Amino acid sequence: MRSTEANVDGLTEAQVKSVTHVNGPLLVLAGPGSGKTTVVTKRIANLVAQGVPPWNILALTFTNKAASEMRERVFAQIDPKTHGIRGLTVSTFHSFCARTLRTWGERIIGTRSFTIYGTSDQKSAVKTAIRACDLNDSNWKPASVLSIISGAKNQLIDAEAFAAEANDFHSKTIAKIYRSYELILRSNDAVDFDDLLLCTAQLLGRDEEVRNELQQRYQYLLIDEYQDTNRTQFVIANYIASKHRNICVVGDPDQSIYAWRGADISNILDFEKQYEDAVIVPLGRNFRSTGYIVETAAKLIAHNKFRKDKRLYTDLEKGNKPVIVTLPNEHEEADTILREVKRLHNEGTPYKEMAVLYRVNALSRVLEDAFRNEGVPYLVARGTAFYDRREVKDAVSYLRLLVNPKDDVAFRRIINAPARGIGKTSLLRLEQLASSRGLNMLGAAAFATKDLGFTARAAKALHTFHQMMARWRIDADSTQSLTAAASLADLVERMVRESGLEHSLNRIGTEEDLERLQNLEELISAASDFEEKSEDESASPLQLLFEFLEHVALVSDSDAIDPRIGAVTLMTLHAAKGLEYDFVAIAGLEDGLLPHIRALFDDTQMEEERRLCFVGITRARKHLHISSTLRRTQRGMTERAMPSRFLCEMSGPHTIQESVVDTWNTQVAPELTLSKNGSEITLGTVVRHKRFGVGKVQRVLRRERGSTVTVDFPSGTKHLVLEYANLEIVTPDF
DNA sequence: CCTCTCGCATTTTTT
DNA sequence: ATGCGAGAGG
Repeated sequence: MRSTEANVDGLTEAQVKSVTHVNGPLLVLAGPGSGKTTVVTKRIANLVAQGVPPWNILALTFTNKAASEMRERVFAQIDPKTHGIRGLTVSTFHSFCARTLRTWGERIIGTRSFTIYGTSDQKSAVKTAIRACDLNDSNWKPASVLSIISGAKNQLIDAEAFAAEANDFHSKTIAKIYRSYELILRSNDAVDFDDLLLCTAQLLGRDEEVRNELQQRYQYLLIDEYQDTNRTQFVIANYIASKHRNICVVGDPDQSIYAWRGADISNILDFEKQYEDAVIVPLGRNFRSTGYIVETAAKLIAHNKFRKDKRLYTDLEKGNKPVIVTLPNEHEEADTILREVKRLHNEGTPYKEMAVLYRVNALSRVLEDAFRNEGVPYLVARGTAFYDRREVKDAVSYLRLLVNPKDDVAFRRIINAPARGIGKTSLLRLEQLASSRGLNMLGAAAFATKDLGFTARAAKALHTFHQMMARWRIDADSTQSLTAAASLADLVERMVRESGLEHSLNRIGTEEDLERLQNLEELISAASDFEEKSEDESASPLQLLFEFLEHVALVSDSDAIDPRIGAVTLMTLHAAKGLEYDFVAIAGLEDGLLPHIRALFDDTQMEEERRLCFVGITRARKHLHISSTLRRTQRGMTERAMPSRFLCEMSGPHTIQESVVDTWNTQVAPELTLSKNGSEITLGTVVRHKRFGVGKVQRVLRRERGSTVTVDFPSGTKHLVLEYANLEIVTPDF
């Protein structure tokens, strides 16, 4: 039997409505856990079932992770016998734009084989730009200039538009740097992250042919996490969708957590104004979290003033009450989380169904230590960490220069790594030579001579370097050369060796060098993996290298999350967007941390912090553990911490507060004592245990059932459940 | 021109 | 605490 409808069994009315919607604009307001992914994937499947060719469908997400998950789930929905999904595009905004520019880049940036600059490349380029404007980079901080430029690009303001709007000295200067920065990027055949979007938007705006082609190709557009789109992304989406108007956006204003990066919440709030005939489907029912968790989340988010009130509810059982616990310091906090993790694991929750979330990456270290000490498998979601390593960046820069000789940023990075005797002076000379001849720096290297003021040694080193790059290029390119690289991994390996990177690390042989060497090895195997996964069998090593570099440029932290691995995931609250776990712990609920210190005095930012916390809470299916500390050591300094205001806002009869005595602080809050057979066990009480002997109470944890005490016995510190421990109070005899 | 050391900022979140 | 950049010595 041939079905013409998607399988909608078990869906709610609202879900069915979004799944079966075919033509015209659609806005799905999907609360947390409302089955958004199911709806989205079933809708795509339904479109295909209704006869929409898959290649007419474009689905855009924010992370690679979300894209691959969507792809997989769509695939699972579609009956392979009747319909395939060949040609279906599911992609992140950034990689979709990258691909668009790989096709039509010549029309807007003059090339299709550009390099994508990441944060550190951007910084380096901005620095050069600041210098080129005869400015001082201590007055004009690259990082802050960059964030202004980035903000502008996210609002579709290019250097010219920025200059036109600049009135005061400050913004006029920024405009100058912006211009110069753009010039550098273009002459390097490079684009930064924001350019991927900006240039694509401009291309679509200026080039009718491209616009028509994309409109024709992508007649059905779907955008996930729409609340996090910025102005530029909005414009791109609208260019594509304006003809057929089959645009479906899915999101939740309460989960908007990227305003700091230029996300414009009015995109989703004003969707119905933009598309007056839009069908709007609110999905409020939560299928993910148990009752108390939903209640906690709802209570918290209700404190946001600038928000349309909407009901969050679930029909699931009440479940476990979220636990809110305060601890003396971050180590105890980590221990407490670990204890909970182990307890749940013993009760049958697999590690991979657990996650620990925090506001800032810096918090991961203590947690990692605790996991390592306890031998509990964990995984820190930091996909970018590997590619941020110095040696890996160096190696990648070699590869980049190989595919793009104009990449001066890469050139600068590696010309003296490993040391070749090219210092500041030689570099300055080379810069002058390059600009006077209109060459890139690599090209200029070939012309360095003594006459031009180079030392013999420097000139020779520059020539050798130039020749080395030229040789690699031939080997990467040609198929008949005797020395030709057989594969991408081969190419990377040879480069690591011949560049001298490997040798320079082998020489000294410290522990750290060894680690760096291993990272280079890992890069080679990453290249090899990439090669294996590649679908294009016939691609040349150089072609593969191109793709590999793009992959490297666009990896994100959440890409490190591999659900097949049986490990607890540690990540930032931002990275947790879109994920769910049986058990979620959120650490560091302290004023200044969550909400972050930078948001404390700004209502708008404060609301975003609250949404961030909301996102964290709603990741949990069954168990939620929230903690704060009284003292926290950060950046080498121990400081007193205040419990987050969010704790009060979210707590109530639906939560359990556990308080813990500050072991360094002798004063004991009255509610922190436990009655036991008429006597009180409190901090400092001396107790006797029939097996462990006599010990002193260090800590008391109060909870509805199974209060625990921490006792220092001669044999070591033990955590005991009061009901079972059968402790006897020892009266000290004075 | 390289290497070592001291001083300083740095980190909120990410494609 | 750590990592990077500036400045001094080899």
